[in-house]
Amino acid sequence: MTVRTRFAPSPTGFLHIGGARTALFSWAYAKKYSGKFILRIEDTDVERSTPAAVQAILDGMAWLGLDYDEGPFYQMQRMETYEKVLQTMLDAGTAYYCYCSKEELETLRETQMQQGLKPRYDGRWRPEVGKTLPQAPQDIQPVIRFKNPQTGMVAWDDLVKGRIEISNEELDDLIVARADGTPTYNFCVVVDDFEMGITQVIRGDDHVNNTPRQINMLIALGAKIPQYAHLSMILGDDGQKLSKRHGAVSVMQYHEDGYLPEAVLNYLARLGWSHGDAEIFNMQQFCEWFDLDHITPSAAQFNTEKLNWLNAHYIKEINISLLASDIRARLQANRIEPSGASFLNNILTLYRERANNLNQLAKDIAYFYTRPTPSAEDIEKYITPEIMPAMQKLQQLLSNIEWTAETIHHEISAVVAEFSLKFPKVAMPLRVMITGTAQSPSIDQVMDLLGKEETLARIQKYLSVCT
RNA sequence: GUCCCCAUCGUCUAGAGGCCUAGGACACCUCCCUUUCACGGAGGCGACCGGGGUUCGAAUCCCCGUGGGGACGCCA
Repeated sequence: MTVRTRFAPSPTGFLHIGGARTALFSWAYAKKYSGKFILRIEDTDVERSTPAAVQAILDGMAWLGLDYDEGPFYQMQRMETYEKVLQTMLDAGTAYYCYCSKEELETLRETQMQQGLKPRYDGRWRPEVGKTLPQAPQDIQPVIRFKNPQTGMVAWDDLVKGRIEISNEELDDLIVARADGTPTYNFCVVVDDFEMGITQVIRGDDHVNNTPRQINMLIALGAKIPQYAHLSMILGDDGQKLSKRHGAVSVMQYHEDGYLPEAVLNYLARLGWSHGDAEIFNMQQFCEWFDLDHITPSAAQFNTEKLNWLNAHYIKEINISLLASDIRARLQANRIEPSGASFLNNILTLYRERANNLNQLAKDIAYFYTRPTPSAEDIEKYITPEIMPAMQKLQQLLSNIEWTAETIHHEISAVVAEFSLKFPKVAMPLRVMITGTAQSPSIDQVMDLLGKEETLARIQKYLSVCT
């Protein structure tokens, strides 16, 4: 049987890191077994679902490169199917109308909670042989409830958590259709997973409690039960649960924050899953290695430091022209127009070794395109009056050479020797004058790249001021 | 409250009874490299939640605690 997995987000917000990992694992599982990965948008909550959120999810998946074989299917466009199944269940007696009002249910819940009981529907409208149902009130639009078995046990072998058994006594008759006739989540999931032939349901473990209900409905429909794999949640950097007001950010935020999708993907893959000691691997390797046996059942805390490390790795590894086009966009966002493709490539070749963030990288190389303003502290610390004679001499020597990193280095060394200085004594002021900061790659290489004219002009600026 | 899940270095994890005086990675510390900052290289610090069993032998299996999390919607 071919593997069919799905990712089924509800479009009530952006694609966050937890959802992205769920999607990644489902995607990888399908890829590993040459199966199909299906995208299904669960938009039955009309109140909270928005087209913008749908787009955000699509964008997030596209950025990560998580492509789907079928879909996106929208549940709101499948109403006819749900209604048909609902009618079948009503006819078969596995579902029934319930005329309880919301208020009635609310008081029921409250009393049960007060008595220390698990709040659940008491089955007052549940038809039973030999039981007389109350008179249906005229003013209430009924909901439809699923007639859950009252005895026995539901069990499944969770691919992540192992065997889970839940007594049917813990379950109640859940609402499958609202008073307005629209079907609810648990019901739609069941119908869709069944009809779409999903073989492995890989989802967040906040759904383990829904699983027994869904299995019971699947049984009632005579469907084959898929395998379930419940992924534990991802906690924030501080160990706290991710929520809208705390830490939960869109995966696209990582793009904005200067991360490569390769890094995010590799990081996410390694969060809750492992392959021995493997830390760095691409998606092709991941798909080959991926399995459900090596997923940790416990929650994982997000660690930005490690993401940064992976980001640094991929900034070094990625194809230079891909890197250049990304950095070009970031420079332009800062109103810097990078001239000359090969110039940018050369700069990046020099700088990518030391970067772990694309925004920082773009910022660090900005001085190649626009003259920098060093901080007052750096000027005071490095561009001292005592060093000026040496700088004067260097400027003079540099203006007469053929411009290469080697020749530049040679002249700096000459000045260092002539004035009996240490190399950094000359290199540091140069660095500040040229790059605007006290940190950069080898200054001779920087000068070489910047070009003779511009370099000499930047040095001259300080010589003029001080003389 | 009831039910369910989880528990190895600060963090992500390896570990499916002996290979474990518990391995790797991030972070941290030291040293090396060095033209500053990084990168890189070499070391170091650092964990099996507690208590009972089972067993010749337990991080691994069982039970009980404890701690954390989740679910109990006409949300998904």
